Amino acid sequence: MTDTAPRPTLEAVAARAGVSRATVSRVVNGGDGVRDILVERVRKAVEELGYVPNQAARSLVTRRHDAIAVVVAEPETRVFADPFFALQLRGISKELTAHDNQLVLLLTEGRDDHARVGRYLAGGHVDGALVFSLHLDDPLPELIQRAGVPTVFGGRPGWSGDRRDVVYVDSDNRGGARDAVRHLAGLGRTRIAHITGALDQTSAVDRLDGYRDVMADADPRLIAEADFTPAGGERAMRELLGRCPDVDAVFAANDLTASGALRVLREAGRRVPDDVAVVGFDDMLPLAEQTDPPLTTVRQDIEEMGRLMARLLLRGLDRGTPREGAGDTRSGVVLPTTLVRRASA
Amino acid sequence: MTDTAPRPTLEAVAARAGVSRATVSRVVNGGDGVRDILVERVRKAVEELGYVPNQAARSLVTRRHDAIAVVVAEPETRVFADPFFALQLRGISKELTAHDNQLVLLLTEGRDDHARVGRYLAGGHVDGALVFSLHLDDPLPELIQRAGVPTVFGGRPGWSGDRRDVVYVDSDNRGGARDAVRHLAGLGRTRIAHITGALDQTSAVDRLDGYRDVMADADPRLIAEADFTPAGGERAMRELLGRCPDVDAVFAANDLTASGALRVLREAGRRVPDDVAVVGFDDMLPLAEQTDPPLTTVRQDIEEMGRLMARLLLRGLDRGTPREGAGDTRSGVVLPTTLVRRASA
DNA sequence: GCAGGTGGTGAGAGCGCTCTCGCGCCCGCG
DNA sequence: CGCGGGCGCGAGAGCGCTCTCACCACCTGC
Repeated sequence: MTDTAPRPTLEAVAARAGVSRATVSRVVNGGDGVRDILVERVRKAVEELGYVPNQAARSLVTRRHDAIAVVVAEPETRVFADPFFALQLRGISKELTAHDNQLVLLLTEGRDDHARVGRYLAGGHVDGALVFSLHLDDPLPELIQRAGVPTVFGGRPGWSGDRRDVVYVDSDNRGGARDAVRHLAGLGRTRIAHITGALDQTSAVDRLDGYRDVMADADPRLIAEADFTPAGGERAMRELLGRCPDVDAVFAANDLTASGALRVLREAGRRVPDDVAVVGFDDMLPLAEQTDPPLTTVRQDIEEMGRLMARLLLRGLDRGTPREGAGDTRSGVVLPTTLVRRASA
Repeated sequence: MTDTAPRPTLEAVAARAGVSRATVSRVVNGGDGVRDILVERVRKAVEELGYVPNQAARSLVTRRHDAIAVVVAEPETRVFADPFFALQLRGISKELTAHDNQLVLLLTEGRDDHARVGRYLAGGHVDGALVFSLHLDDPLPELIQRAGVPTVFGGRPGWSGDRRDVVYVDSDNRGGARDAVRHLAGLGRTRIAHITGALDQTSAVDRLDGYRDVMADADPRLIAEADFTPAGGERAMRELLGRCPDVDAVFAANDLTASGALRVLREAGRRVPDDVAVVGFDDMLPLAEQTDPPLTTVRQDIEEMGRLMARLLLRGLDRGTPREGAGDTRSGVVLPTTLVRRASA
């Protein structure tokens, strides 16, 4: 672990190029209004000295940081057990990188961390925040909103209904759910059950709503509540089999849940899809491809969600490519989903 | 997206508390050498004004940033397809948070990004870096080392043999592999095969070495090369069955590979574990629990690896709890693994 | 009772950058 | 040939903080 050598300053570059600090600064920041001869000379000096601007000094005066916080509130390990989070992060990273912004990651667990995150964001260390608010009762979004930091949410926050200034990006959970259920209906299934996700999350609520859109007059006993986990899926599937032995299809709120349901179905001697067809949600790989049978599911473009979140935020900050998809700063952007047919339905 | 209000400065707090800037600064940074009466007065003023120090201004003079870069070089999506990365990140995040450091995430893909990362690190925006170098020929580690930023590597870098100043944290891949193979041997298996990982990664090489430690005089045809993917596992397993039909056990380089192997074995009508016992590596959940049969595998404490990396780096920077596990700044730290017995072996 | 600490405080000089301003130069026009 | 107006550049004032240093009590010891 070596110490970093003393880095050359603007002053040094200026001296070497035989110009003033101001001119070097202009060149470094685009070089408008400087004669080509000088631009060239300064560039050369920068090169030779290996000059890199001191971001701290720059931020001090510009009050920008070219840094965005990504806040992932996840008391449970769920987010970590699937690639969802990582993919979104990657989309975000790509977009931020393309616009020369840094990504400051804040992972929170438990209430204690909320204050810390609030303080950090209020502290003006970053220009904006991307926040994943997964739970309806999560105080974090409110807290962040209050910190006065420009924010884009990943997933519809629970309270967005009453606030038109909330910007978020979400998948079309409801539409995707409708597609899944319609697909099952199209297969001739009539006793289509739904295993819900954790209903304190908007995604679970929206998927349930989608199910209801299609199955308006369905037997309410065909709905079993679970929590997005395989174990929850198993439990719910057992319930379902006990309650409605004639069930011939299941739409599970996500692939993990579906995998649990599949296992119970197999144990119960029900053939999939012959006896019971199963559809999941997420298209979580490799899981969805490797269940037995491979899972028909609803795919969402997670990486694109991340990218879009970043783009929206940057645009709100007057960064990013101007007018690209002009005026698209609607408060909520919903990305389409697609049904991926495999063997389970 | 509201604009942030003008924040109070040290000066403002000083005025309100009736002291000098210097005194406020002292209080904000611990309050040593200031009378309790004044400390109290300053604290009150800070509270009332909602003062938060301007990190940019502070960094400008202290030359510290209390920020650590986490560099994840991953051209392939592999890292994103499993929770490995996320868990490690979480461990890192916990440790950094505990010491009030920020986590700047740099994801790279492809050669172009290397220069960008190098520039960023050399730019002195962060105090140190945690780098995941997964490939033997990755130029990134060298590049980073040259940038003169204190660095801890995740996973043994390929070239660490010749450089004693390289600090890294790794799992005991070799020892874990030995345990796995010994376990299979203990089951009375004699034709134990190994499906390797991508051999341009040290973890794959080390696991292969562990296999060889136990199976010194094994039939070389029992070794099939794969790449950590399920598809690779399938391919290798087919090869193996063709080459050595009498194979009675398989140690796969990771769980993904093992899952592919399991599928091929099932198709081939071999019962697991009766005909062929299978052991994986990683204990990747939920996959490992949900294969058919559930996978016996080698677990590594991934979160702890992350935490340890952060701790080592912070300690190297003279931060972190002093003397905690004194003098433990060895160049390489290897974490133990444990065999998790499930049904497949 | 005075030299020599000692512990608490404030004044002030930067850290490296941006940005406003004004000055000089050269152009075009009258 | 003189004068107004750009345009290109440099001087200098900060941004908000830390940290050294000098200063001013007050306290100890001879």
